Amino acid sequence: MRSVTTALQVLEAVAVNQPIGLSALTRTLGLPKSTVQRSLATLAEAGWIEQQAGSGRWQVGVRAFVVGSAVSARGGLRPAALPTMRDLGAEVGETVHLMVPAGREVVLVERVDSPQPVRAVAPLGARGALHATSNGKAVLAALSHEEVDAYIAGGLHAVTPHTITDPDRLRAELRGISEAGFAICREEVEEGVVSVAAAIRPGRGRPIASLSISGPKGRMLPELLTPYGEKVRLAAEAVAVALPVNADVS
Amino acid sequence: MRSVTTALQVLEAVAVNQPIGLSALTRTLGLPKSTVQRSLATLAEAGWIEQQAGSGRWQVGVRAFVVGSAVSARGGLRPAALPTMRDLGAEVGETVHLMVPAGREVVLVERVDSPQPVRAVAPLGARGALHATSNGKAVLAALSHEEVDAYIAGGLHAVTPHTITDPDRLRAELRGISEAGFAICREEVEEGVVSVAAAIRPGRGRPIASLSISGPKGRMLPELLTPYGEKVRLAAEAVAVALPVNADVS
DNA sequence: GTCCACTGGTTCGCATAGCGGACCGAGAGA
DNA sequence: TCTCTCGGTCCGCTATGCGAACCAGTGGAC
Repeated sequence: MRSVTTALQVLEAVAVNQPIGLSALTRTLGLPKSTVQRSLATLAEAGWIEQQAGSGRWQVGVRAFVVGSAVSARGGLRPAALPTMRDLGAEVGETVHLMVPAGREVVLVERVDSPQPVRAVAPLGARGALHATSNGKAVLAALSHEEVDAYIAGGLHAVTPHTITDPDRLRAELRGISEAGFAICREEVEEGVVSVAAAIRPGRGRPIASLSISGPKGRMLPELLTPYGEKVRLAAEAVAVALPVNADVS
Repeated sequence: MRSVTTALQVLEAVAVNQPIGLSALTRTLGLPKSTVQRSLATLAEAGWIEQQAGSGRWQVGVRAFVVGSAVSARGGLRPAALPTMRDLGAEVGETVHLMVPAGREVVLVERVDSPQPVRAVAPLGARGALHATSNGKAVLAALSHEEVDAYIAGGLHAVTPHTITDPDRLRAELRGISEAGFAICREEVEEGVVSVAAAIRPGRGRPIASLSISGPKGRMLPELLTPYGEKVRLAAEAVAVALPVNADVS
């Protein structure tokens, strides 16, 4: 259905460029003005986007948020994970993230904040490459060799100078993660941020999500990473068993 | 654009009924099977929904989450609000909610959890009627009389036995809220939960969002509500001035 | 084993939905 | 005043997507 595809493209373009006008949209999408205009009208009528009062520019509507937030409830993931996340967060005093794999990325769907004044701030919906985040690596390590190869074939771009970009080094790292049961990320996503993560694998099968503890380098000391890793691993397993039986997401 | 409208309906129906099959969808929507099937295929191709591996049932995809989460960033609302929310949460030790008005409801878009073991749990994306939540009442009190009349004309259904359903009582309550600068909700949403809220009004104009403190009745004691109300009011004002200039949402 | 009531998925001719180039009025600079 | 761009609209042609009918697989009930 062509019109649906274009409308979804328009919706996404609006979401990315937040308050944006008709002409700018047509330029970024390379579509005829009237097509975009029609899509906008339809999306607006359905409540997915809204027009700012004064400027006439478009932004995503609240309906999109409501529908999107259904993702984190999917398969009973959030209710199963939140209590564990809170316990974990309270225990270690750092921020706990719940991320879900999506294609070549992981997406942050739930968060329990550290009570500490300094913390790594990542908004819900934030994304990261599979090879460049602790959550991503934890997920990647739980996939088959073929899938890992396919991922690597897609290219390993560097996010920070610490990001792993060498295929062999990544494969070695993934082997280590499989053995240990958790992944460590030292400033590979963001300078000064260290995190440990473990995949959530119902029935030891495909990873449907992952849990991580992240905090500033100054508090995430090297000698703490292994005990923290053990803790996330156990937490991720606890979530996996707490999941409803038919929770085979994806 | 008919096909787009139906596709969006399908998307929404999938989101609401989470893992749902084709036939069930056609029944809930009252649309021909092939139409729904085509919509599903298109939505899936665009990554907005996914099919569970075994059951063949559909659920919303991560892309929907990513696009939807753009709402809370809109107009710089979340970045402006989060620090204040954290300070407020740390100060009073209760859960702080940021909600955005949408039609006849308010929608929860951001949350800072109470560190206490007992807390009111509301998932992001949760909604509440304008007359039956503290956030909703705070927003309602900042609207014009005409808008309030229009809202009341739409009906005031009871959520709990404590919900205000009498138009005159609601109007009186709204006057009180306007004077005090904050709204109180005593178990009108949920039994045992008390909350205080204040609207976020850039330039003292239309409310674009609202902030609330909520907790169990046992901790939200009557003598605390006024000081807490003062605190949310100040916090909401702080957010309003922290907002970027052109943040006229909606 | 044999139904039957389900499921998800596909086909195809017809009408209509929607594509998109051209056009319009309104502001905003120059 | 002229001009550039803005958001928005028109309208004829045609591709698009509608939907009744049709498959094929599945799992109880008897």
